[in-house]
Amino acid sequence: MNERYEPQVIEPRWQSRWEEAGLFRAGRRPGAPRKYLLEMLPYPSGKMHMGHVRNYLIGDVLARYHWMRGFDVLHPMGWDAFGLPAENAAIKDGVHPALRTAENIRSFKAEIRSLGYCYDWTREVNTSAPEYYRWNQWFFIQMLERGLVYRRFSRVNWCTGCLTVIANEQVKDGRCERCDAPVVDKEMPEWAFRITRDSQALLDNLDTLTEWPERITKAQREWIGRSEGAEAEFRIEGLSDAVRVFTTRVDTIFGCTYVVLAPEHRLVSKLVAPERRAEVEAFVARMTAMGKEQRTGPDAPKEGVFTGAFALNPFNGERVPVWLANFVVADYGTGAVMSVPAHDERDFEFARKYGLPLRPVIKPAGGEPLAVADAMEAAFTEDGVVQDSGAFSGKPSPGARDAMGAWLDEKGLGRRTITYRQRDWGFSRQRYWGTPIPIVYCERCDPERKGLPVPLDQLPVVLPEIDTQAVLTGKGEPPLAKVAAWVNTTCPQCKGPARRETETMDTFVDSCWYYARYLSPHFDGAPFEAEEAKRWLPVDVYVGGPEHATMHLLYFRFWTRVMRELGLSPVDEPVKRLITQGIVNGPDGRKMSKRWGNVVAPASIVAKYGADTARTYVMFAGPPERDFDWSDEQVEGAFRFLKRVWTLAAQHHGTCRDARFDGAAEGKALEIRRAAHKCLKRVGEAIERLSFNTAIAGIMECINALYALGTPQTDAEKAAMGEAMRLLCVVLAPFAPHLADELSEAYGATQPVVEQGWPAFDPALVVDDVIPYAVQVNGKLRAEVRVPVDAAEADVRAAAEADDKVKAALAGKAVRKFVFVPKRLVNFVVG
RNA sequence: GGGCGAGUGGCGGAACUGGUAGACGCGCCAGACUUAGGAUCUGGUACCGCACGGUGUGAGGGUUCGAGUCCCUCCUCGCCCA
Repeated sequence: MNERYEPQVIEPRWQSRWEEAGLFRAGRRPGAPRKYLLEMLPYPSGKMHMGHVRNYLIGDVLARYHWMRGFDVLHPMGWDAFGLPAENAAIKDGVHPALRTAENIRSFKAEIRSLGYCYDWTREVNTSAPEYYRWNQWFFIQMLERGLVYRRFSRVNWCTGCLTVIANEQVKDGRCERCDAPVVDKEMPEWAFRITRDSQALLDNLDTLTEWPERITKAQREWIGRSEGAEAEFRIEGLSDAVRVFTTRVDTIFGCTYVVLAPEHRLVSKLVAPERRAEVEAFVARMTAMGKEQRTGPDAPKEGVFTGAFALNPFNGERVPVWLANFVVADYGTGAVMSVPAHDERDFEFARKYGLPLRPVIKPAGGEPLAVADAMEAAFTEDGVVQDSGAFSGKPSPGARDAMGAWLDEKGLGRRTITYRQRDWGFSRQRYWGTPIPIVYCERCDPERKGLPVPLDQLPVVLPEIDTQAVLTGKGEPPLAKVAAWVNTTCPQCKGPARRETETMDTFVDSCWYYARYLSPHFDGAPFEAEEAKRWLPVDVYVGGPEHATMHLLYFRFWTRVMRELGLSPVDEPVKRLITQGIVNGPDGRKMSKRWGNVVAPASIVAKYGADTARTYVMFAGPPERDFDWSDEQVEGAFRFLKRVWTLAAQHHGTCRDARFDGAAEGKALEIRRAAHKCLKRVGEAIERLSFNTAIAGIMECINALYALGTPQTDAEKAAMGEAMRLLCVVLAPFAPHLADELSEAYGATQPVVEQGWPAFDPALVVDDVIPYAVQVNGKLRAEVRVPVDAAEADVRAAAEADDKVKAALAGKAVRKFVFVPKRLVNFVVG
């Protein structure tokens, strides 16, 4: 055996050997229990960063471990290949996104390989391939037929310079990031998924996701934002129309002193008083010109304007003024609110600013009555007892809400409602590098421009070849609109001339169901085969960043429900257990970024120390969900550890490789066996708990113990050492798989470690026969006594009392109580 | 502003259901082997103290024979949402 540890030599060799043997191909153990381990698929940027390394490592360690445990494991990888970065790069330098993406995938994949991940590459998926995105189109049409896709008008950020829609994050202070022209709100038609149909189900099902981090389920709960409230009709004085307001606090309605509408509310132009019209129109124009971030953001001052109109409170007929304000938005609730400044902070602020009156109608339960309106310094927003509210006075808030809601129902002036903060998912994008939406517009068959679905047998609608520089300019209409030969098509109904939809789908569509495509990546009869879904779903463990808490992970859950409705999948939740990994920061504690010059490239670590060191360090650095700062010294430490393993194996190779001994181990041989079996137990348990850092610590302890035990002399010692080395290969395999296989082979294995299985530890070897007991007097540590494992309480007590220090501490005092914790400690309580 | 998470040696972190706080690693100190080492091995390393001993898990209080762990009040930092 080579004296030196040379990862650069052994790693590539094992990578090809694993691949040639097809060791990690899912489905090759048909009768075995299955495990589906998945990591969020990456956008293939050119180079991997440490976040990727860590993400995939968590899944990889689990995959290798489960292969060793005898499972049939599915551990796939693919590419979230559509999306903005490649298209933006193309706008800059004219390289076609498909070309750039293909290049990126090649180099990214090579890097993944060099880290020794055990993926089943026969199932690789690329979302930008027509064979994949045709199923996005297929789903779209299925969902269209079921009313889960629709077209709506919605406000978007419109750049007045580029004449195109831009994303929220491209808006900087109301201006376009790219051309610095002002960004305005614009009403545009867009396609949306009716995810809100399932808001309640998505909420209810969170209770079943017991193996998800609570912070994620909580974030989803808040994102869905269910609130129970009521709608009440305020008639407009002098008109036949009524404004419907939404409120969660109908119990405060007698305190309503004005009503506020969103500037876009449909009744605005109808109800505005002639003498106020000019001012109101100016206000509305100013609000619509502002981006929504800017208008409703946290720093936006409350602004409003009086319309000159009055509304009538349905409960008491009181006449209250109607205002418009920036903070009321048209697409939440009813786009109109009743204002109760005495009991709502925002209303309070607004009322003080514009000199509107306050009227307290809630008394703190059991507390002091509220100060008179003019003296209030802040709104009282909690529940209490309703007062000055006609027949409802004296009721506590919750009861009042029920009674008032019922009253509205009965009189036909409103109703109790449940609203959700969650909106439908607008998914059309004015982009080229995405899935074409399979719709055509025919003036003859579809005069209302609702859109006609492309027949299923004409799918996929493939992205056209383009002259990159002419089409991807970042300006003007959607890129696909510029490709006349593609846009102009024939109507599926009348065969006359028609035009294609030129928008493409949000890339979140791609990541909604890729996990199921891995089951049948080459199947062309459906997105995937139902039989395979029965075998493999749900995903057992899904690993990814917590930043996807509310978008991807909600869309993904919604889509899973739809797939079940379509009869494709048996599950209504995609993932049993979710792990959200922490961030790898730079050595300076700041986020790794070019700007700070603190980026550590995985490739450089692999080149210098090898993949096994990179893997061991990243897993040793801390628990998976926690952030950590990169440390070059700790990397050295991991490398030193692997070298120690190598050196130990090399030292004993000649003497212990073939040593066999049948008798019972004792003395040093027993110590060697104990160290190895304890390690085996500890590492297995730690991996099950996802405590990878302590698993590695356990292996380090074992190595230290074996060094300390010195050179084996007797046959028994040599045999024990040989066994220990073979067990070390087992526990090392998930973390440092190349090293593990190399050493395992050197110690006589004829097959790779994954095929050897994970042996059971010997229970007799993991318990010591003498145990140290801590001896406390009144809870303070006074001594430690060593007694046999099976010693009874009385024996331990006797041993403790025999200790000099304990004697001194007990001298002259009466023992009132004696606490005995088996195998741990005893405590004398003295008076 | 709201929500969530976290505060343990010089540093990263251990401590499973309340039971010897600081495993393991880094760094540092000392020694060994060496022409030499920033290689390797061995030992030490929470704090105060020569020692006996005492003090210690962000601060303060509580429950308990016993609290890093459970309860209450407060402080600081991080992330997410607004």
